[in-house]
Amino acid sequence: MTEEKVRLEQNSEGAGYLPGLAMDFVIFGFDQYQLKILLLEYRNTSLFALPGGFVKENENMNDAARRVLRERTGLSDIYLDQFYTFGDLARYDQAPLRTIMQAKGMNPTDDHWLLRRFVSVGYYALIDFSKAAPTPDPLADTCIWYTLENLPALMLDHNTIVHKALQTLRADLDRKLGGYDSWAAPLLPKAFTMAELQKLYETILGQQLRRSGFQRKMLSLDILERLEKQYSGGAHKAPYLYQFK
Amino acid sequence: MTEEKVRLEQNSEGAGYLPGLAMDFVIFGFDQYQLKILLLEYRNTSLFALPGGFVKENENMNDAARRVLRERTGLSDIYLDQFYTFGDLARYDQAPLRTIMQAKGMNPTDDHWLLRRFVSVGYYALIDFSKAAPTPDPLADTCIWYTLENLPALMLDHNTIVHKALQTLRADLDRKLGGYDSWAAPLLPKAFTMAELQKLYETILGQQLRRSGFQRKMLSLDILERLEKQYSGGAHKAPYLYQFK
DNA sequence: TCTATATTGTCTCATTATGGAACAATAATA
DNA sequence: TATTATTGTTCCATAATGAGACAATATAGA
Repeated sequence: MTEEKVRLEQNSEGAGYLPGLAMDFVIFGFDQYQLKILLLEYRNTSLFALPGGFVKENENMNDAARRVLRERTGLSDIYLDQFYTFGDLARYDQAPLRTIMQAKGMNPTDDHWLLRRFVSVGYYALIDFSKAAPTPDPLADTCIWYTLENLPALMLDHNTIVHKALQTLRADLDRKLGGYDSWAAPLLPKAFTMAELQKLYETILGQQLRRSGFQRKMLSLDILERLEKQYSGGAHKAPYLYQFK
Repeated sequence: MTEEKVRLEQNSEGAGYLPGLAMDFVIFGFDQYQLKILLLEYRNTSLFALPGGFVKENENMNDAARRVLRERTGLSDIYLDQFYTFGDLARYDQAPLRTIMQAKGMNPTDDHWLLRRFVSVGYYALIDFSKAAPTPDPLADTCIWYTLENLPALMLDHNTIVHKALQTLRADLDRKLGGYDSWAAPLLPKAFTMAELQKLYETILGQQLRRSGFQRKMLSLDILERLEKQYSGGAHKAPYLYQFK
């Protein structure tokens, strides 16, 4: 048992954290033309969960979210959006977390703070798949990428949380087309082709887009800078590379 | 001091409620061609606040929201949307609530649960101005409508909450045009003219819309039913009345 | 009674956006 | 050197939108 785990078991009152309040993270990355998210896995339990965390007593909640995200991914300056807060009673199920803690050799009392009812604030993040260093938290064994279309059953209401995050991301995609420059930047290499950008949109939206229309719209938004150098590698005309302005 | 207030003072641990978690409500109504929201006023303190509430230990958070809304307005079956959760440390300011409690003749200890740090979940609601029966909570003296453009300074971060609620409502207006039938129903009389509907949109969006285009779009959405009878009262051609399908 | 007035419902036309396809250009491959 | 796949661009038909014109008409006032 690591020192951190000992600290967790002994800190049965959750001292230092706001009680009853958790955060859950849907951390999106883009790799091999697929959307992936980070999941925690608990060995010997066949349980999976979203990365999560708690808010310290002297900490802004949104700062706490950035802190936890840094702990799980090693990354700062991340696109992060708070999308919904989950407060159903059905969330209150001691069984899975008790299983996890027991698999770790811990033996929590019934009123251990981790086993109490939590309301959880959902955040979604867009991060650079290649730069992330996924790191499990003290209770988890691994923190690894899972393809979105192929998720395992998750603890509690975490599948619902993922669903709502994706819904929000899709809606934001439309609205942020106009305003934001570069929400997509962390999901793509620094220089990318129009086809790659289109594939990203198609993957997030879950539907095909028309090539000529996509190119026309993207160029008209005036958020892309066309680079001199060109990609090469395919048996066809070389596409331009772009980066966000 | 009412019985309820006594209960509040004695319940210095907030027994029965989830600790540290509050809800704040931006309750919109439409009257005299103006958007209005409900505010609580605390006599002898010149303090104003959004209606708020807490979640019971055995209650879904969204159910709690509907309960509180019913307590403040007398209404059920209300359009209600959870839009953001506010968790900054700057929210944690004992001064205003202490002032309020003292003005009520209460003398809370420093660690009274109402004086602790709260994270607050923001909801906005759209309700029928004419049917609402605004009712203050046990600590407030009045609960009354204020025109949105003319709000007083509010407690803590409540002005920010109002701002964000309006932002969300405006964004939802566009997206829900397509999907929803009748989010606007509670803000209008059962039968209304196209001009009234347009004025509602203009008031929420804070900008003028073109008359012919508005009519064209609304009719094309196929959400309105044109009634036989016509409005009369103005020195001009009588407009049709509509209701939501 | 008759005219003036304000507002309505609809139509028109120019402009802009979108869907869907065609076309020449071209880097690697065979 | 010809082939192939994919690119950047153009084209045109269709749809959506902006801005205004116009007749219709319920009341007010002459």
